[in-house]
Amino acid sequence: MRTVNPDQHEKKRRELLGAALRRFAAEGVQASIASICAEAGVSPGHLYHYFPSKEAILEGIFQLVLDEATAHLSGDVQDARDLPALVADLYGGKGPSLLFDLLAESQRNAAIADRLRRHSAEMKQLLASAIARGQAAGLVDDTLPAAALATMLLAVLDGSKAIRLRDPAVDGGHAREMLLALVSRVLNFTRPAFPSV
Amino acid sequence: MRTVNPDQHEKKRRELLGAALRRFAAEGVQASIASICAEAGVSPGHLYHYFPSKEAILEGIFQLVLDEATAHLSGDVQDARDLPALVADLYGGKGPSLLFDLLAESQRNAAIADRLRRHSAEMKQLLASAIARGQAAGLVDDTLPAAALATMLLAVLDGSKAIRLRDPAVDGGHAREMLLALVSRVLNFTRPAFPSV
Amino acid sequence: MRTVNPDQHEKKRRELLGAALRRFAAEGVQASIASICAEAGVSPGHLYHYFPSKEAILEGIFQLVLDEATAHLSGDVQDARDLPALVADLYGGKGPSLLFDLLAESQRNAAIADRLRRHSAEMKQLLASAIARGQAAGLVDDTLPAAALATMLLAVLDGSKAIRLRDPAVDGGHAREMLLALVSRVLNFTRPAFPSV
Amino acid sequence: MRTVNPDQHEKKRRELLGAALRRFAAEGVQASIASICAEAGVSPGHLYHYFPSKEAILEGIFQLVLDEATAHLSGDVQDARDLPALVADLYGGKGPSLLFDLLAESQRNAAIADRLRRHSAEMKQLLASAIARGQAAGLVDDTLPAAALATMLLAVLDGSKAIRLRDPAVDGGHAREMLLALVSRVLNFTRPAFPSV
DNA sequence: CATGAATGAGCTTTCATTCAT
DNA sequence: CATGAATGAAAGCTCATTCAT
Repeated sequence: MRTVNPDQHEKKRRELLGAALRRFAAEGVQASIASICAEAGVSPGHLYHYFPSKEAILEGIFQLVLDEATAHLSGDVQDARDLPALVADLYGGKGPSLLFDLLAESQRNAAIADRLRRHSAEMKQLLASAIARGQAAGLVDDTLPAAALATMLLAVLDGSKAIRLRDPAVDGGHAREMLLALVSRVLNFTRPAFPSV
Repeated sequence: MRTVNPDQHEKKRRELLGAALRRFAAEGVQASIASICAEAGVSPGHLYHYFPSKEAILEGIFQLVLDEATAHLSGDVQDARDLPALVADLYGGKGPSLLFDLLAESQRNAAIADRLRRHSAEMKQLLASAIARGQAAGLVDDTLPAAALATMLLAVLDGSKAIRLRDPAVDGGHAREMLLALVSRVLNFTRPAFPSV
Repeated sequence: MRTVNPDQHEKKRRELLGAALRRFAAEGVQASIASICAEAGVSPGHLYHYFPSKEAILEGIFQLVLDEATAHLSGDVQDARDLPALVADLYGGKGPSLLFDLLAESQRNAAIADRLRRHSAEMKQLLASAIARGQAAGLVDDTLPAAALATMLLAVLDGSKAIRLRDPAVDGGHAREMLLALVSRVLNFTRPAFPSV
Repeated sequence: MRTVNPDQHEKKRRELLGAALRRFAAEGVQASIASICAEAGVSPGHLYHYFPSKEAILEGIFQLVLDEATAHLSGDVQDARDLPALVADLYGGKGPSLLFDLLAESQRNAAIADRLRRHSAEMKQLLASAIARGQAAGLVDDTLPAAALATMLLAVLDGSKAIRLRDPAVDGGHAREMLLALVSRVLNFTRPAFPSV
């Protein structure tokens, strides 16, 4: 008669999302429900107690990915001097990223496009206010509005992820340094920068 | 029973690739063979005279996309002053792009990863030599090696494509200007740049 | 741990059958256990305390439907003059009926076929004795045995339910009158009957 | 290059419908696609070259059933004296009939309901004109409009099919005679009729 | 060269049923 | 008594691919 703890339901949901994340990262968005279930050690029927459809799982995954990115940034951007390092840290792990699957999907799926845009707006806001503080302190170029610089930072972040796939030399070691150099150029810091590739 | 003109064969292959490109752009890599055949006005059996498998079609498509990008750049980069405009022109049309599908796929498909890297190396080479000429002429920052700047340009290009999906305001109008501002900053041109967003 | 009042058990069973009846009427015999549980506000596990299987529920439903029909007739058929009106009253409500599902199912399910036949025999008996009384009183045609007329009445009843599905004009308004006309003709009443359709 | 004979396509479609008819008759509308394919000796994928969905197959089947009924009647109803025999011949074979599945389904599926009604209207028309001729010849009761009598005949036909399921004695032997007796009473023939059951 | 009939494995999803709590 | 988590088989349907014509 007692309803089971809804926390447990949520916990299981997270577990399943974790399994799905691993399979999607490994196989792309084509990863089958069966594969996800095997990863999670769960029967196919059971998965549907937690998600109404495969699409819902995918949306959940993308939400997860985006939440993670936001969490990283929203920590504490007290000082504009931390910006380069902070931004560089957004730069994820070694394995395949779902970022490009997300971008690709958002071109064809309006719900996902919308979620991506809301997330990006939030990120931009966070970056822009840190930048504005930096501009006030004379640490950041103020010939451009903070919002414009924030947008450019977002672009540079995605581009840096892409370059790792394009250029194994960058991926090997200089990735972080290249990103820092790019950030500096966007924010108009005049550091010595980036060693030869 | 003479063999048909190989030119005609190649021409038909291109046509089929064009149809496939349209379907892949519209539906993503999940686009079915049947869908491509319908687009091309051809029977499924016939398609297999030109491509041994769906994967081969996908590779052909990605090759096409990459070739197009190269063709754009290799036109004539006589003067380094043309670089910003040229680079900005790489910036494709309005519809969905296959770039992110390509990047996503390259994370899981070694053959495609390889092709992407070879293409990127070629692009980098082209950009680097134009940059080097620009540096010699004193038009481009020479505190960094041309190769490093070329890599950064490639990153910025991909990032600019991504930002259009992230930020509809940018996609609406300022896309090109933002890319130019980014290019300027990478090459250390000191233009007035990018209007407020 | 006393056993719960068996009356209460029976009461709950009826409630569940009621919910099932509504779902089966609305969705046909394909209605899912989950759907029935939702209608009854009960968990699937709980349903199985009352019925060992879906088939048992279906049989219970059909029993219900048949019991209802019998109850109608067995009230009091004192006078044969009441027969037409009584028979016409068997004519159910507006919503979808389970009669045809029952007939269809009885062609493939021996248990249900058997139950249908036993019920029909009972109905026939009830009708036949009323008819016999009518014949004795000179109110009903006695050139045919009462049993034969009873069988014909049963046929006419089912046929009248079918005609409502076949002909929306009849369903709209003349349904009852048409049934009365048919009953009269079977019993050889010579009324003016049925208005033009 | 030559397109395959479309007749062959239609022929195959008929074959598949035949197989489906057998399975639906034997198992009811729950018969699975796999079962139908096994019956037809065809792979599941192939079935979908001929029908877009299971529902389409079901509609095709019902169409078949209805067409057959119409064909029977529309043969030649020259003389109203043939009506009883003709009508009685509509009375199909021994195996399970899809009539009740059709009636049940029509309560929940608008497309099928519509088809059933159009078919019934057509049947009614055919019967009514034969009846009208009978009335003109003084062979049929003319105190009721021909259309009303036709509707009653349709009801009586369905009811007679139902009674075979309700009463095995009728199904055993007297089915045809009972139907004839009912038809006579509807048309007001005054024959000796129906022997005791 | 060109068709489209045909396959069969695999897909996502549904569902009756069981069982620990 | 009552829940809902969990199962696993089977459902309808899709799809890359093959092949006789």
